[in-house]
Amino acid sequence: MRMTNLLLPTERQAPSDAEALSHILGVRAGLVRQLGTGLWTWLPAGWRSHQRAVQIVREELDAIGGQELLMPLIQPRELWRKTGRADFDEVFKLEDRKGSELILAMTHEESVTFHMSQLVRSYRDLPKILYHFQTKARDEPRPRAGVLRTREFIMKDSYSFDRDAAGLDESYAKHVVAYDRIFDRTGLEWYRVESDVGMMGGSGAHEYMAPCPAGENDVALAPGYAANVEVASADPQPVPMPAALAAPAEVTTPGMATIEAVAGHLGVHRGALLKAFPVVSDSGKLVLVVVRGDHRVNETKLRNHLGEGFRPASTEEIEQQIGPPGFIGPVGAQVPVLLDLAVADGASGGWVAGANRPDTHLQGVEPGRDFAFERCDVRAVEAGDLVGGAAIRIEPAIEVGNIFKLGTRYSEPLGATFLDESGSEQLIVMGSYGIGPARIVAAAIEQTADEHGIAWPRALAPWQVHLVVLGKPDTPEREAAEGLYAELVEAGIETVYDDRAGGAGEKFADAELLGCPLRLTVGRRTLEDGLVEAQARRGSESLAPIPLREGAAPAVEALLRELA
RNA sequence: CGGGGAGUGGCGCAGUCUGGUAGCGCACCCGGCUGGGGGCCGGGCGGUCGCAGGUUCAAAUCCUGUCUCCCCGACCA
Repeated sequence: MRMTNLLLPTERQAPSDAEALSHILGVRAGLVRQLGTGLWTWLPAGWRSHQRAVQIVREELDAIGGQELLMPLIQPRELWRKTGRADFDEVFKLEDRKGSELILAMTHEESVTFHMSQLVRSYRDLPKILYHFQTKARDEPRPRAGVLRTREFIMKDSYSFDRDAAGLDESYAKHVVAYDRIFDRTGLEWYRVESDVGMMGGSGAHEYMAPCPAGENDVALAPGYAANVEVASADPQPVPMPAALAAPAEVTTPGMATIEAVAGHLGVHRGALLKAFPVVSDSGKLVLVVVRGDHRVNETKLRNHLGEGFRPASTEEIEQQIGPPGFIGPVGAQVPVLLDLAVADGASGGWVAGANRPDTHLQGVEPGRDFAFERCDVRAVEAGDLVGGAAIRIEPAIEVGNIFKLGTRYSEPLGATFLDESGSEQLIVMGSYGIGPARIVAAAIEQTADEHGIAWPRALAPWQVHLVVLGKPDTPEREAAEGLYAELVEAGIETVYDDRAGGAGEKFADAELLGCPLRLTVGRRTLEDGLVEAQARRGSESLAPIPLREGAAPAVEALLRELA
């Protein structure tokens, strides 16, 4: 591709409102442009990278027997009523000229299940894996960070259809294989992490996470362990228990309504206290959640344990049903107590907890002896907690893919059934599996960029070679560059050719901003010796120059292989 | 939805407080020089100052309303 023909609007300055690196560089390198909040156009260079991600995904899904199809973006709203998702805030609703109610699909479980409910009759029709690349429309509450979270984006979603849970396990395992290969091939740093199955009842889920600063999720990582912090579990760091406060007694703590104040007053570690967090579940039950004073409640884990949503109790509810806010605790509380796993029984020294009376705490508190409780893991893990003896670290990451065992969540309301060998009707067991190519591209930018710009992994680069010519028209440099460009194109090497009239600095800066793996420079300096300079985008050392005389394409191909 | 910020040529910004002919850098166009890291000289094009209404002799500037965009949080199959 000649740059004189290419729409590649590079910018020296970052857009003033951009924050995330992928946003800044995506715009500066001329990959994407914004049309509105969460609405982005992919310009030619960016679209090439996007398509490269798409093609990798396609090849690996085909390899596990997936079949590509295409379902509509616009769908009848009635279909979504059957699954209870028609009224979701995220769903764009619209009407046609006749007033028929339609929606823009935010995903395609409904439509694919609808079809399969008609097309699958027998166990002989199963299993199947279907997938497509299609625009998803979501009325996001807050789009952000360029193409990272948008209101309209292309997603690869695949769906598996099996006769039973064992079949689903197999389809799921196939997707694990395909996804692992996909993300290996992209060249990203990635982790497959355990993830929340949510309230929709799924029996298993993983997310594929690409660590980078702009990530919206946090992952807990340790050797051999990776989990979304929403579900991560780890052994807590030990806390020094105050032996001096082992004897049960009341302590006066006037006005000390915070963990910090009480711990400071008593001269103990915050972790020696019990933090009481009263919540009211959606069904109206008041529960006192108790974690170590230096720990925080993990809302996802708590919600999953409760089996329903919840909200923090109001001040009134706390005062009326437990005690004065700031001084509440499990001892003597007239509500169920949910005690976090990290609070060990009979810890030497005993715990400090609110006494449910003003300006008063209790020391020497021992779970079981002093209060009844239900034990569960509800705390948020923290960096330094141990998994298998190793300390975890917590990193922000982009979710680039997920895999989810749906079960019969959709086949049941949509009546997707089949007849088994005995002629009895069974529900199809489903899985759903997503990948966001745009996020793969954004993650690659985030993970590889340096102070000069993007440094694509080869698999995602819009072009493999960035050919720069230095020299005015009608010079030997131009002539040599034209010849080389023609040869590279002929050899099938994807090349962007900077044939513009600009100066060297400008061209080199743009090449580094765009980030193609290999830069070739035709200039007077080496052309006199019949050579073309080669420079890898990553690393600063110049590569051996390439002789032009005998044809350069094989040498360029060899260089590219080395860069891989 | 709550909090904060911003809308002035393609991009980045000044001007707004204190009303008086809309500016700067980059980019772009023309001519020339230069020709290996965003170079130099000269000459140009380009803006209903987000939109609507109001105040005023006069509004980018003051008032009211409204739209859009960004950031943080809530939210995120």
